[in-house]
Amino acid sequence: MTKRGKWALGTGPTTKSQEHYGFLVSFVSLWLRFQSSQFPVFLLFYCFEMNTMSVRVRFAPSPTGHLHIGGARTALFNWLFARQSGGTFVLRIEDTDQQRSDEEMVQGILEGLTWLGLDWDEGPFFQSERLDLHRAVCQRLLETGWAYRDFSARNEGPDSHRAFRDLSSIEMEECLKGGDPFAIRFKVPEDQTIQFEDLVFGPTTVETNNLEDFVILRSDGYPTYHLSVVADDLEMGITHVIRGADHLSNTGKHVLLYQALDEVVPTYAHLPLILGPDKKRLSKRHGATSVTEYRDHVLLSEAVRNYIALLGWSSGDDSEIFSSDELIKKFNISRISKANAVFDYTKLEWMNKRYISSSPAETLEAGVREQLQKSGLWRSELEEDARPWFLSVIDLLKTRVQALPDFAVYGKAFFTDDFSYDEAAAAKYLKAEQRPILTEALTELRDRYERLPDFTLEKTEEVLREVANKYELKAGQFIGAVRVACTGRAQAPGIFDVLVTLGQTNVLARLDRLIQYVE
RNA sequence: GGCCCCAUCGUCUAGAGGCCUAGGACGCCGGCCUCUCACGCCGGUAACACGGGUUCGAAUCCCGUUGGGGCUACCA
Repeated sequence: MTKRGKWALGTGPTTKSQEHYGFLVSFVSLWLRFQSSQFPVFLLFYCFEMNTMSVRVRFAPSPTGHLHIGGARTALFNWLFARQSGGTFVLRIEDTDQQRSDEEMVQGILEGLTWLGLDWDEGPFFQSERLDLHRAVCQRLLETGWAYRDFSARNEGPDSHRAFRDLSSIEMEECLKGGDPFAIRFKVPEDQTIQFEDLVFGPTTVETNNLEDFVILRSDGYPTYHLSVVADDLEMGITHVIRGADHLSNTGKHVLLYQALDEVVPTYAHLPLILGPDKKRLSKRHGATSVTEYRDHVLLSEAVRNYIALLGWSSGDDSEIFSSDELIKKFNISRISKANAVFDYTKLEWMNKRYISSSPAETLEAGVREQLQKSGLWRSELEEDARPWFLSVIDLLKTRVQALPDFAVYGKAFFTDDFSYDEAAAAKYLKAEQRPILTEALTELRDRYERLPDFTLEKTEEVLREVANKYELKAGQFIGAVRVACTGRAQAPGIFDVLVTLGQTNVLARLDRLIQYVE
C-alpha cells in the first residue's frame, strides 16, 4: 500500500474490487498500528478515501514515430500525477496498426522515456499481444446487442453499414454463410446525450446523433483504437486517462463503450496540443522535435523535462525552474491550460543553457566526454589522473556554453595543442603595427612566467599587468593577445583562470608559439 | 462540409467581476559588472482578437463574428 496517497486529490472512480481490497488493506494495517487502542473514526474515512483514489494511469503511445515532444509531455504529466499521488504508472504500446508499427520505434520510445527519467511501474505491455482480450470484449458487445457485423465492402459508400445494423439473426446467419468478410461496429444509440467530466475541459457532452456506428473490430480481426483502448484501460484498472486533446472528440465513443459494458468510466484529463511556430500541429517538418534527437545532440534531459512541463501547465507562482521532485510536488492537473501551446525552441535552449551552467561538473561529465570523443579530443586520463582537472575545465566553460557540443568547440584549446588562431581574434588583438612591441612584451611575459615559482591566479595577473604597463599596452589589449595565444579565440573564460588551468608549461609553450607567429 | 474545443505581449503563461495603469518568463533593446565571451544584476519594448450585451464596475459572465485547433478512417 502506498504511503504517498493523497486523499484530497480527486474524483476518479476505480473498479469496485480495487476499492474494497485497498480499503481493507490499509484499514487493517492502521488497525494494527494503533493496536486497537482508540482507533480514530475519521481515519476510517481517510483510509476509504485514500484507496478510492488509488491512482492508475498509463502512457499509451503508438510506435508509428519517434517519441516526440507531445508524447513526452503526455508521458510526463501521467508520470507526475502517478508519482505525486503514490499511484501506478503503466506503459502500454499501442501497436495494433500492423502496417504502421515498427519495433525500432518501440525501442526509441523506451529510451526516450528512460532518458527523461520517466520510469514506469508496469509494462511495457503490447496491445498486439492482447488481441484475445479485445476480441472477447467485442464478443461481449456482440452478445449484448451493442455491436453488429457489417458485411458491406469498404467502397460501398458512407452509410452502407446501416443496412446491417438491425439484421435479424436469421438474415445474419445467411450473411455469415456467404463467407464474406465483415467488420464489427458499435451500435450507437440514437437521441442520447453522453456526459463526462474532464479534469481540464470541464463538463463535456456529446450528442450520439453526431456519432457514426464506429468500427470496433476490423475485418482482419484486429481491434480499432476505440475498442482496444477501452478494453485495455478497463482490464488494467486505469483510473485516470490523461492524453492529448486530439482524443477529446472521440471520448464520447469511449464512454459509450464503458456504458455498454456496464463498467465505471475513468476520469479524463485531456491535454492541450503542442503546435509548431506556424500554429500547425507539431511534426517532423518543424525540425528537431524527437526526444532522441535532443538526447543525441545537445540537451540535458532535466532541461527538456522542465521545459515540456511548462507547455500547458504553470505553477501559478511565477516559478519556472523545477527539479524533478519539485515538479512532483507542485504539479496539479487543475492548473493545466485549455489552450494549445506553441513549442518554442529558443526558450528550451535558454533553459538548457541555464541547466548546464548551474549543474555540478560531475553531472555534465558524461555528456562532455561524449562530445570530446566525437571530436577526437578525448584522452582516457581525463577520467583517471586528470579527472579533477577535467572537472575544473567543465566548471570554467559551463556558464558560457549554449549546449553540450560547445564544450568541444569553445573548449578545444583545453584538450589539445592543435588549434589555430581565429582570424577575427588575430585581427583584433595582433594588429600589424603593434606586433613589434607585442613581441617584446610577450617575450618578457614568457620569461617572467617561466621564473614564477607559484603559477597562481594572483601572480599571473600581477606579472601580466606589470608587463603591460611597462610597454604601455592596455591591459585589455595585452590580455587579448595572450588569450589568442592560449585559446586561439577572442572569447574564452577569464584569462588568469585559463592560464592557471592550462598550467605553466603549456602556457609557456603557447606563448612561444605566438611569439613565433607574430615575428 | 458537419460536429466539438480554444482565444491575454512575437512565444510560454499569471489572472476565477473591482487588488489590472494587466504580473512573471523566453526573445529583443539599453545599462551596470568586466580582460573578451558568458553568468549575474538593473531598466525598457510588447498583449486582454473584434462587436454587442449583463453589471455601478468585465481580461474575467452571456451572445455573435473572426481566427486557430481537433474529430469526422476497417489510423492511433
